[in-house]
Amino acid sequence: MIKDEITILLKEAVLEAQRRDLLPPVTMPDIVLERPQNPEHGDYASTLPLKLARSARMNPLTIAQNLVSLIQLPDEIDSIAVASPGFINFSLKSEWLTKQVEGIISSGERYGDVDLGKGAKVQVEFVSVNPTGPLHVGHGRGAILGSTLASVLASSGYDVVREYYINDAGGQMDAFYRSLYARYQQALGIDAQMPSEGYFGEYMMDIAREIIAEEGGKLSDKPAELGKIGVAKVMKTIKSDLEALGVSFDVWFSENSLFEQGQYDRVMAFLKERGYISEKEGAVWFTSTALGEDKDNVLVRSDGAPTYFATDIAYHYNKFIERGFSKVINIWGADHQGHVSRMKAVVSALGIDPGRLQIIISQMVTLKRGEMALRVSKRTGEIIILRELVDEVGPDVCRFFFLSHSADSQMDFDLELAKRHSSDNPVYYVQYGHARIASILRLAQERGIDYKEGNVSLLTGDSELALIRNMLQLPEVLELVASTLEPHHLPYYALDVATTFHNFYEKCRVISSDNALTSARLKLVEAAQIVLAKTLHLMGMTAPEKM
RNA sequence: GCCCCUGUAGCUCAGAGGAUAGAGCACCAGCCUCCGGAGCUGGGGGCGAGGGUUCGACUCCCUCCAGGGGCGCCA
Repeated sequence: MIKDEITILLKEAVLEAQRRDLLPPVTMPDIVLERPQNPEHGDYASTLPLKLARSARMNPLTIAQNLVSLIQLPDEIDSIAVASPGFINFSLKSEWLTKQVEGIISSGERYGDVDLGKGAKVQVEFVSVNPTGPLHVGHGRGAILGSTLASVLASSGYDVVREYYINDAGGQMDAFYRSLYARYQQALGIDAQMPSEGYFGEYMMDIAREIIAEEGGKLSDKPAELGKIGVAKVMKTIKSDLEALGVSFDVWFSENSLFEQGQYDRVMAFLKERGYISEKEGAVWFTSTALGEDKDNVLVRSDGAPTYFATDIAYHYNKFIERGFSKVINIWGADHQGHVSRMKAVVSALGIDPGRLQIIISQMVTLKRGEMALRVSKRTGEIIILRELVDEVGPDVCRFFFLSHSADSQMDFDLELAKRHSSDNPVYYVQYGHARIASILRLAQERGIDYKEGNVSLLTGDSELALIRNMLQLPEVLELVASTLEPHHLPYYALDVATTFHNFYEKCRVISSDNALTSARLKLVEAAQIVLAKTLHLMGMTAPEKM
């Protein structure tokens, strides 16, 4: 990337300045290159002189001038300018810019990929809702976040595994089994009491009725088998809801398997050996206080049942030690926030750098229909099902909307607004850009225009160069998203590219009587299509040829 | 009481310690003999409050105010 080359130039200039005594031997600050907001300030700007000024005890402008005088202009760069109070601004040469169009076309769908990960194995675990009911909109947010992050990481040189952890053990499952059993009995006309901690949603009755339709009443004396069938049905619904959103997984990992495969016993023995386990009040505890936590946590209840925390420890033991992921990314809802620090504590107790476990907390989603707020609760049955939302506004709108908010911010999703603006929507703005391009390329094909020999150096207009500059940012955006794990930059970038394209379209006629210019612009248009499609696909959205 | 997240335009949200804080929607005014008007151009309007660090703070630190979430032998 050109950005990296400029960084190297600056670094070398500092070292050279120090060799020539133009700069005292102070330590090198981090060299950050910025994209100036004002195009008059060039393509990249560095504040390195300002950062050096204090420790070097020199005027930043003098430092800037000294550094610039030591840099030999490479081919890509048109000019390097010093600006007060101490900026160094780099402008790219338009010949170099236009040449990049060819590079984008030859890279195709792989354009923008960067090798940040260098093949490192990384796991993204997301959704992981226990199979007790359908997904609600909050889960949808996590699903979109996780699947997009996984795509970006895969394009950034990581070996990515997308994983769903099925909580098919523990107390919540018990409540589910007992609720289903009660509903089943009731549907058969037998008087049965729902457990007070049970699942009262309508869908439980649907499942019971469905099972009766398929199996009849023969499961009345086989609650275990009934439960199994119920879970399978819920999982099937969950999978299809996720598919409707364009979300898929490589691994569906069962919590139960941690007991069957022995990870649970192994990790408990491991922790005991290291002295992290204590017993009090009839229960087994993880002594997280020894690792700086506020309090200890129960691993095995006094009735002998392991907690969710205990199996999660076994699961992370499996992730890091048995499967050897160098990085594990978990996406959790805001209600799991309290689980973060003790999980990190556990990981370090396992002898693993807790920095290798990255947990993204996605904040709550509240749904509104106009002024009416809708509460989301699975237990009481007042649930806004993800599927309803997807069916109502479509997966693309859903994905774009969720993605354009940072995970840290709470969201209000106004269904009414989403539908009302459905045709006047940033999603369509971006997709329309892609469809417009497709239509231009179709026309070119119909007219039999072969633009392979087009000369891109004819692309000298402001709007043409602006579009190229914009397209060249894709690898930087990927790097940003992969390193910060903040996919919300993608939709904003997509919007940006679409805007510069629409602007170009307005100013420049692509297919005209000027054959040479037509060929050159068709190349530009094809490159723009590649960039828009790639960005949309990273977000898990479609790039329509027609709308 | 303690911990986490948030407070930026009328609304929904971006903003990587730097130069004149951005986008979409809404509102107002313009733009079609020609490749898709789901488009383009222009306009009005904003960093919760107060301190601090810094050459420079929406950004980092502290206090306060406001909203959301968490502090289980639930998951």
